[in-house]
Amino acid sequence: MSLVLYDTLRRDKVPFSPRTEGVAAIYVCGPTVQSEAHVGHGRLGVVTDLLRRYLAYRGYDVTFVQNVTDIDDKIILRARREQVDPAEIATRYTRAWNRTMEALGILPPDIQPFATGHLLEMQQLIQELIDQDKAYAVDGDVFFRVRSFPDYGKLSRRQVDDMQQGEDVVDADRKEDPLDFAMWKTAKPDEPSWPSPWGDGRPGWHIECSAMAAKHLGEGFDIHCGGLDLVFPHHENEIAQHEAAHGGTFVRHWVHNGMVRMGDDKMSKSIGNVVSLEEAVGLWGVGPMRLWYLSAQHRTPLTFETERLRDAHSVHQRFTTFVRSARAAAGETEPDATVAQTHRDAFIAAMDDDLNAPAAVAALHELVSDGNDRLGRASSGDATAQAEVAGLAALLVELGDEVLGIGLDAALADAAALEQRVAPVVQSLLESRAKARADRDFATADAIRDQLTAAGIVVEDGPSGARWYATVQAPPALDD
RNA sequence: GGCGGGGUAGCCAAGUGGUAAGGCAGGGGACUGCAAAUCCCCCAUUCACGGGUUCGAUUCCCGUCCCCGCCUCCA
Repeated sequence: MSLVLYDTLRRDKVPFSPRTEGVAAIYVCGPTVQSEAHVGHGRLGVVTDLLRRYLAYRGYDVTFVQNVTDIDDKIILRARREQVDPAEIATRYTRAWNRTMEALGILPPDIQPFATGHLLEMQQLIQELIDQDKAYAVDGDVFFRVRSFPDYGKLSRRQVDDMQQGEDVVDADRKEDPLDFAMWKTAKPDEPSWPSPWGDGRPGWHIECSAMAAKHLGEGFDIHCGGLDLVFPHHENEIAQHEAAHGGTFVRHWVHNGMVRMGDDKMSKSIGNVVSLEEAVGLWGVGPMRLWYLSAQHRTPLTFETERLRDAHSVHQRFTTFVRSARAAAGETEPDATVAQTHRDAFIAAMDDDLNAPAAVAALHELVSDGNDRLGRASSGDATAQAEVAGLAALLVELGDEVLGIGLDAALADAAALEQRVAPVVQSLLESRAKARADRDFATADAIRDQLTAAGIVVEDGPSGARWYATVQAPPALDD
């Protein structure tokens, strides 16, 4: 059994076959740092993080590169509006991006290259294309000659001849062909620019990824990720630039994530229906947010709505509740992984199939059901059940945290810290409550319990007295 | 118009040529003083619609309808 990935270029699931056995080199198209990340960006983050974590879990030596586009029209525009330097905008939102991704539990890239740090590499690539007559300079602009690259359109399955739009072609007067796209743009007044053989200017968008990916990962690296909306023209152009210049294969596998929707529309800055990712994570918590992202296969659309986040919150609650109960019931018993093995197999089978996260989460649900079933016996001291329950809980945390990144252990640790702080108060309240219950004064007992519940403390009465704990996530805001 | 993805129970969502995972919500029961947590049971004879291939299709093919994405910046 091994990993199969859907490859956009081949339009099919194909076995993951890295350039070098056991090594995975991944490049992800990162943000244009012009504003804060929204929930749609988070999906890219979680999907690529999942891919990366899973490959690492399966023993691959992973190198993960995600670029930052720090020079672009929109950055310049924003800078102008705020009357600051474009670099300041770029720095501000790069920091914001990194902070938000960290909050979402996304592992930082091994390398985070910046476009403005790779001007030479880009210019070199452009020059090679000019030398090969596959690009041409006009008044300080340099365009890629699309019809010089016979494979153009292979990623997005477009026929060059079907593509003439005619209408809103930028720089139509200077292009040989409306399809040609800019790799270098001549400097305009009051815009950042860099010297080049074709005059001062700045790079086009597509060239940076071709140049930076090849620089940091080399020829024919393993996986290139990005949003489905980048397939054309961005990724198509990346391929054209690289392969026209060097021949060979730019990338072995193309993995694209589907869009996040708000109602029936794509969540997008240009539509203006974006939800701040940082706020969403703050409101729902990492675990529930990620479980929501993982509730649909990564290529299908996913709708952002309260109901779905609430579902994810319930799932997270169920997982942490099981781990807590299992640990309490098992005590120091050595875990037995035998029972857990079948669930691990199911999880891996699901993930091996193009990262089928919904099926993988389903496997964890079955693990939890299996564990809950043994909880009673474990609590009564059945050593076999205790060992099995401990094994199941350990596996749940291993897969949930290491691979899915849903922060089970961290959530429990947060709760434990809170519990420690409030323990004296809670204990004394529970003693009063126990007295009240002994006197069958249930009104008082229930009032105390309600008070604790309101404070986020769950009280559960059992045969051996009351057990209590802090809820692991802030309760989600209910807007109904 | 071109290219691509999709239409599965109240909702979300897997999946397979042989008669539908999982979750959420809901109903019933056990446990509880009542709860909570947990357990047991129930909850799509049916997979947009119409044809076709097949012993048999939700799964393959053709057509129709609807939704979404890309074709301009976009994760």
